[in-house]
Amino acid sequence: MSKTTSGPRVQPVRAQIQGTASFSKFMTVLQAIADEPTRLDFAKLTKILPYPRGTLYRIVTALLAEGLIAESLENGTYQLGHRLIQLASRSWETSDLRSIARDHIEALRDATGETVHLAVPSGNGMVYIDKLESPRTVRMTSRIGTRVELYSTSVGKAYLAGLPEEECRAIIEGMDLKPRTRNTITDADALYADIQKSRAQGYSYDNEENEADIRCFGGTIFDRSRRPVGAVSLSIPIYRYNKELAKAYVEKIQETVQAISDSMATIV
Amino acid sequence: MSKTTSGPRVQPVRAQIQGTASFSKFMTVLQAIADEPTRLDFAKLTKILPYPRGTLYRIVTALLAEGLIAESLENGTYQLGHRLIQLASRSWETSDLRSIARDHIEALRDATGETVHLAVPSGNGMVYIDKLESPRTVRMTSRIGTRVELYSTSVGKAYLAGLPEEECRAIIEGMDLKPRTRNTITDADALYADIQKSRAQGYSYDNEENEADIRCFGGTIFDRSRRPVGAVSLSIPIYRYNKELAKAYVEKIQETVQAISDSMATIV
DNA sequence: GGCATATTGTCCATATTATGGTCAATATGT
DNA sequence: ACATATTGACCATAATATGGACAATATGCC
Repeated sequence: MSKTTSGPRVQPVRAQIQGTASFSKFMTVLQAIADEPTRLDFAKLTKILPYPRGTLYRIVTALLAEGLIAESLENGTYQLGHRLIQLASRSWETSDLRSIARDHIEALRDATGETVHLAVPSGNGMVYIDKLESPRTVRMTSRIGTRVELYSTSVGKAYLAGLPEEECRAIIEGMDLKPRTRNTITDADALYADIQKSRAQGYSYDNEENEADIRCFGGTIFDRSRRPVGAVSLSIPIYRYNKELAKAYVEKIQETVQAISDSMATIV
Repeated sequence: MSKTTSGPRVQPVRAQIQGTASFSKFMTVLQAIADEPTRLDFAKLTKILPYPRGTLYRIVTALLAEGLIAESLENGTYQLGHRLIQLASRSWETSDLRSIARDHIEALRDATGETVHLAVPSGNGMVYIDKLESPRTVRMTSRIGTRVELYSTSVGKAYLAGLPEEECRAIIEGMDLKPRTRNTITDADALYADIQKSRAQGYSYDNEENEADIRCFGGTIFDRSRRPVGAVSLSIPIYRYNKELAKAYVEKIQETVQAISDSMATIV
């Protein structure tokens, strides 16, 4: 509701837990600065965020003081601060799932020679928390920390397929299915059918739905109680793709996610 | 004032800007979780933080909801969340200093064959924002995002040497000089003398003061107005160290930081 | 297994905090 | 140099966070 005039994608402030409304605002501002590819100055922030000047000014000042954002060299614009890098790098190193999965996805990369991603759900998307490049060094427009859509990626669809059916259905209903390529599934029913198929098959498939010229297979990682907690994907450039290879790769992914899920269950 | 009984190092909440007190508390809790090497459960958090249960519970719940922290596999304990990785991923690529410095420190690494760090001031220390390993793959206990002390590292001392004398002196007065190795300078006057020498020489030197068996040289990066904004260091294992080499390395560092400072001045 | 004790999660009146309109100072554009 | 836009500061008021108290649940002990 009530978006400002020219403002693009500003996520609505969610304030379920009472007593945290103010904090949500701070995070919304931080996220807005993180999301914007071009540097923002204060004027632009007032345009894309629904807060009055005084409020926003105070929030920005606090974020600066905490080191979460910093002033750029181009004066008057803001970028993320080093405090955030410090926190993120520690998060990266101490992540349970990532450390458990490391050996397994490395084996998968070595066995296939293709790029492997490890992703976890975050907000309304998936975030890559690890990536191993194909030794054949085909560039992909991903990096660790990238947030991708649930509906257009194999990791997203693998995660959805791992959820209880009603929960999955509910999430799909709430989605805004923006086409990312000409193959992106933009119809909710078609997507739901695709997820059902993924669940039945035991893997998900992205046929150039997120990025042109790249096909992916995905597998779901479950915790001990069979809640999906992440996903692994294998990305194959179409020119290297063929049916027999695909079949072998799918099996390897399934082994990989099974092994990761098992490790998680036994560790606790 | 009023710390809880057994609580160790909890940074005092600074609330200079009015209207941000609550946010400071949230950040203090997040930092406490980040700082503790062993996973914390709720009970331990109540012990090391000066907030009452209800308050802390609400803060932790909000941090969980925002994805800044997550529950570990060991039940009931918390770790940093993946949202942090997602937030920082863009900053990583857009950091001005890092992108400007990249080529220069790469050249330094290639010329010397030793490990190079790029650091910026953050809080009361320096944070590594880039690192290039020696091709000889000598392990070092550093990583990007690590925060190191001003007084025991070459990057820290290089930064201090770049500050105006009074400012430098004031910072040193406020320091708690904890020994990190047997060589760490723990006397404020001795440290000040060392910084003076560094300033005169045009480089800083860490003689196993931060880490045993590692010697470092550091150089200061200045912005256009000659404020120090960062530092570059070269780390040399003692068994590879010798006087002639050192002399050549120092010159190369000085060239490197000069080149980076020049680039920054021309770009803005 | 059952009682006692510790811990976790929830609620709500109150005190504290954030809010956002206003205004002065400064920067920007013409 | 003047007009206009933007920034930074203030403060009465409204909204929020606080933290004690209590219920529900888990844990330890005999």
